[in-house]
Amino acid sequence: MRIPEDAIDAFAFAREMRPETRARLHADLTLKAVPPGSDILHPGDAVNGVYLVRSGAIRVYYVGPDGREGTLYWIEPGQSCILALNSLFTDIPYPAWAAAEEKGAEILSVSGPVFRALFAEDQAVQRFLFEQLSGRVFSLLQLLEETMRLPQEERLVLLLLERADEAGVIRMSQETLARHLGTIREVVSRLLRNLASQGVITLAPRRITILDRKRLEAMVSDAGTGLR
Amino acid sequence: MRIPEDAIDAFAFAREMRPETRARLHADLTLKAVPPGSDILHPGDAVNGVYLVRSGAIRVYYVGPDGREGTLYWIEPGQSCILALNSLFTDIPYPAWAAAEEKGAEILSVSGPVFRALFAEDQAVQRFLFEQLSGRVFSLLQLLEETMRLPQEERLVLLLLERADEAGVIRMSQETLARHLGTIREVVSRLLRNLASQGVITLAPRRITILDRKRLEAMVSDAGTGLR
DNA sequence: GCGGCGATGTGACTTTTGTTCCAGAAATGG
DNA sequence: CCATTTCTGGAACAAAAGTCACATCGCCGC
Repeated sequence: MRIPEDAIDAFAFAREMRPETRARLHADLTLKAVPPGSDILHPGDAVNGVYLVRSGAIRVYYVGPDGREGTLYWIEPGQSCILALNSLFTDIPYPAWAAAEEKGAEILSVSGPVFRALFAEDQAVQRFLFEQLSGRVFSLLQLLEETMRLPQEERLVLLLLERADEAGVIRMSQETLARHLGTIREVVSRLLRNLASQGVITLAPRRITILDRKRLEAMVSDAGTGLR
Repeated sequence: MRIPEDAIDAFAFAREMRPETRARLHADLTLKAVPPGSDILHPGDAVNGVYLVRSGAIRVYYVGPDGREGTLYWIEPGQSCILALNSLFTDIPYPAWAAAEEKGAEILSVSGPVFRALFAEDQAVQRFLFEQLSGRVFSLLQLLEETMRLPQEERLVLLLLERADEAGVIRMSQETLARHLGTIREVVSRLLRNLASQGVITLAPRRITILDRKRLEAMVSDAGTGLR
């Protein structure tokens, strides 16, 4: 696929790179469009490149032996898959699942050897890698604390608040919400019913509307601030 | 405190540093002995240096508003506190608690500016930081999956297997075990009683002895392999 | 010896979460 | 418009985890 000249400019670190290394990065790029829902990486995959998300989103998740899933985090535009980065540097196989979200994703790839060389030479690349890794450490810490401390209802409320658009609408099936939280549809259904009966949301197929954002936020007020 | 010439050699990356940068690192080191149980970092602390654990261990944990705790991970000799590293580079305040474990810890500190300079100049430092960060990402992913997927009993068994010495003895109060798992003493007591009644462990005050390691391992056989 | 204290044992009970099963509504593709 | 699939509502129950209330058991210092 043809790579636009400015494709890499979506990534802040590229704009800070030295011209030579930047040119070498650009020369090695490939662009891949991933259709919605299709898998990008499976556990155990040998990773042969660095994945940079240009548009869309990637969901990284685990799947238990019984098929139950849980979302670990999302990779948004401008970010990179640090597990793949990691596998690239250490030969540890990729430890989770990664799939494109509902709208699909455009992914820029850099081959492993080229990225490794650029990492050694250009501080902008080093900073990028460091920021990606440390950002994930923080988000995982926060998720871990939420998972250990909060009841499902509060975790669901946090998820709704996080995924709602400006109008307060979440377009997801209850099944999907359950998969993000690591639980099952019936539980989500029950919790949503409670929230709806309290008048803070309304329910429709594949669509939840927040009626009273303030009240929802109050329900998780001592939970949303993360680790303290 | 006087710093032995070879203090930093416990850290593999230091042996790979170039002589000049290594000397600058050594010149900036300070050594601190932390007594058992005492706090090293609190949430929100502004971090003013890099912490390298020379001996002992540091426990990193969260504390919820109700006082319930959960252990996020341990920092062992040769490792560094990546949350502190992170706070150092990003000015994000430290997000958790860190305390020396039962035997205390010896910690080498490097001032922030010096470490930043060394990071920019020496690839060995870059690799060290990268390895520490990516190691934590993996261990957090694994803990997250265990927390979401496994019942408390299996998480307790994993903890026992992990913390037992060669003789199969765990010297910890049930209260302490509960704090590591993020639950309460009564639950741990109940679970331990079950295990004891099955004959796989024996109980004594502040002391648990594994009688049948194989059987314990079998109880978590599909759980211990982490993400897949 | 005795009171206090930390650690543990244990029952009874509540709450939360997961399971099973089925009915009905809504969407979708001929 | 119909048939099939997907999504949701909801009851009834089971299992897991947390809460509460006490009892017990050693150990330590006085």
